[in-house]
Amino acid sequence: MDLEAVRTFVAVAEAGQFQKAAADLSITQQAVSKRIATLERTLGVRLFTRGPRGAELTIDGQAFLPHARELLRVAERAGASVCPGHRPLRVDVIASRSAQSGLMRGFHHAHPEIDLDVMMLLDIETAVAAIRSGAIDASFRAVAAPGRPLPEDIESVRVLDEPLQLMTGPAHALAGARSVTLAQLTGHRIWMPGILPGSEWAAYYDDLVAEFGLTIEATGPNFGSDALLDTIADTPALATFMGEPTRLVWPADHGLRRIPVTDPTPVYPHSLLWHRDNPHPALATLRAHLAALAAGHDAAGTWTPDWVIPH
Amino acid sequence: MDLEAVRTFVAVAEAGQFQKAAADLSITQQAVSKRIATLERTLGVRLFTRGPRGAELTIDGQAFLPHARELLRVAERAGASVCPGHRPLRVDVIASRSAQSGLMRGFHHAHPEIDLDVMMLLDIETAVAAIRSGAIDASFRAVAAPGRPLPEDIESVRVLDEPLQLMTGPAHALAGARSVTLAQLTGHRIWMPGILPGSEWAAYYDDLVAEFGLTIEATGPNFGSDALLDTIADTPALATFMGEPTRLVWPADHGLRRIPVTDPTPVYPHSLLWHRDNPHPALATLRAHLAALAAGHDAAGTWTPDWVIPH
DNA sequence: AGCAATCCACAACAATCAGTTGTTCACTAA
DNA sequence: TTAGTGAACAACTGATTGTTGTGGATTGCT
Repeated sequence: MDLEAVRTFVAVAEAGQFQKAAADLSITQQAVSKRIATLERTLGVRLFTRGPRGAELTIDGQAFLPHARELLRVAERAGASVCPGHRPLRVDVIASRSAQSGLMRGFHHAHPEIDLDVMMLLDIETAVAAIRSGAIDASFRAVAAPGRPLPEDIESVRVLDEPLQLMTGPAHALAGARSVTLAQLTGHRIWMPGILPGSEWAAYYDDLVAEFGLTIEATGPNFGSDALLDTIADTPALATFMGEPTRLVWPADHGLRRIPVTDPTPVYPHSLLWHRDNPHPALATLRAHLAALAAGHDAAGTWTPDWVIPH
Repeated sequence: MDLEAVRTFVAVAEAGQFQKAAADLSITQQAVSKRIATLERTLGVRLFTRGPRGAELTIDGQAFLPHARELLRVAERAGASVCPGHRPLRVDVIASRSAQSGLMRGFHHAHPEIDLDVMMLLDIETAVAAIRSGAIDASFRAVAAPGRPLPEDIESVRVLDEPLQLMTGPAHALAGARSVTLAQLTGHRIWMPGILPGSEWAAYYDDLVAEFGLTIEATGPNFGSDALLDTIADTPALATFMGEPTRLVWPADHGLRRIPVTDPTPVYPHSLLWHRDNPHPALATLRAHLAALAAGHDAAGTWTPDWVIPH
């Protein structure tokens, strides 16, 4: 199926006749006739009834028309997604940090007129390089990792503190607790698969380990949160940290326990990074939106690594 | 932008290299190289970084990939929408009878796996002809009009009785009523623009007029329910009939009044029509869905023309 | 370092396709 | 009957696409 043919089909459907459509498209009537004939042959149905007064849509044509329009719309969006100059705002989020995509969902809901492309890059180095090159406009990260200050042309602001909760199976020693303190977790095994060594997460949990003496195991690849929760539910000796789920649903018989952590509550600090000179107009809107959300947070009783940039 | 090029792009992105993608598409590696080069030229950006180990997506490529996949998905749905043999279930509804599209929304919600094409044909003759020819699978209509029995190969079942309510502006004589009877409407002017003479609606309201002596004016073209409600709100002498709105929203300051009609309540009978021999598997599902909804209705205290097929 | 293997790009050629001009056919209105 | 309108067919031409053949760049093995 040829997009030009589809475009021609829509033009004829709107014009009501081949000749006018040809004029609209700046081609000859014969070319339109050929394109429609080819399209009809590929689809295997007749799209127009040709009469002496022009062309009218058949029932099949009427059914096809909205799909054709949708196809052209999607094609235009696809082209615009990489159009240098005025493409959608490209925001990078960390995979499996649902709080970040939750923020972007909220932004999209508040500003549905702004075209967005939410992406997931590999690591903060890639993200920073992409921001500096202009390939992406903003990135959600937990910055800055210790000893790796951001380049001068990258700006950042802390936008969300995500309180971490403890997830355990029903047979875990702490399964019955209404809440636990970080100190109570000393000696317990916390499983956080999929954390890359050297990443900002690794630094975060390294600090947590150093300060409170938990055992954090980052071994094994990350098979997704479903697999993680399956294992947690079945393994009495294991627990994991997780943010407040925004819309997470798991089978009720899993028996998973979600236990708040207090005194202090470890929070995972999300920051937004962008290039000092990025001219994308939607970037300012995003920053304003996030700034409005972040206003008035309370840092009392929470814990973050001391290298985290302050508010 | 060429759909074959987009398909090639996705194949390369999935294969990770041009050669394997070429094998998957049963063309030569050089053809793949050319297609990608052309696509990159049209889009104006580089989509892959070519290395000695294959091709990797650039950031632009990563942003484009989901759009490309969506494009192929939509193209496939567009083709399937007219595919003879196993196309989506085609159901015809009457324009501006929101209760019918409401029923179809409910069906779609209950059976999201069933592909649907909801269409709006002109009149019942067209619809019956389309059903007999197999061009559409089902049609919502108010049948049968007096003196025009359905052909023998068309089956029908009454699926929804839609109670009509009176809509008036704030200055209308009945604006303050909690409810009105049909007899109270004698002499009042009811405006129902856009009703075609000879249509099933016309027959419905003709009977209503004959029995209760209202004045129904069907003059003027239908500019849509927004324009209709605007006029009703501003004209003290006019009112109109309307079904229970499913999700209708109008500006609060319109001052429109929605008044139930009783003793009896006129109901607009919606029926589903289909061809006796239609083999579409989803048609049976739709009939079962609607039959479950229609079960156990109560005809007491309602009015329909006596030519309406009974339950 | 040398060599083979892998992978992509360029060049030349063949086949096909799309668009144009010229013309014919079908139907309607005067 | 005769214009007039609108679409389809035919022949031609230029452009596009895919093929084969080949070259350049990088990696890994010996």
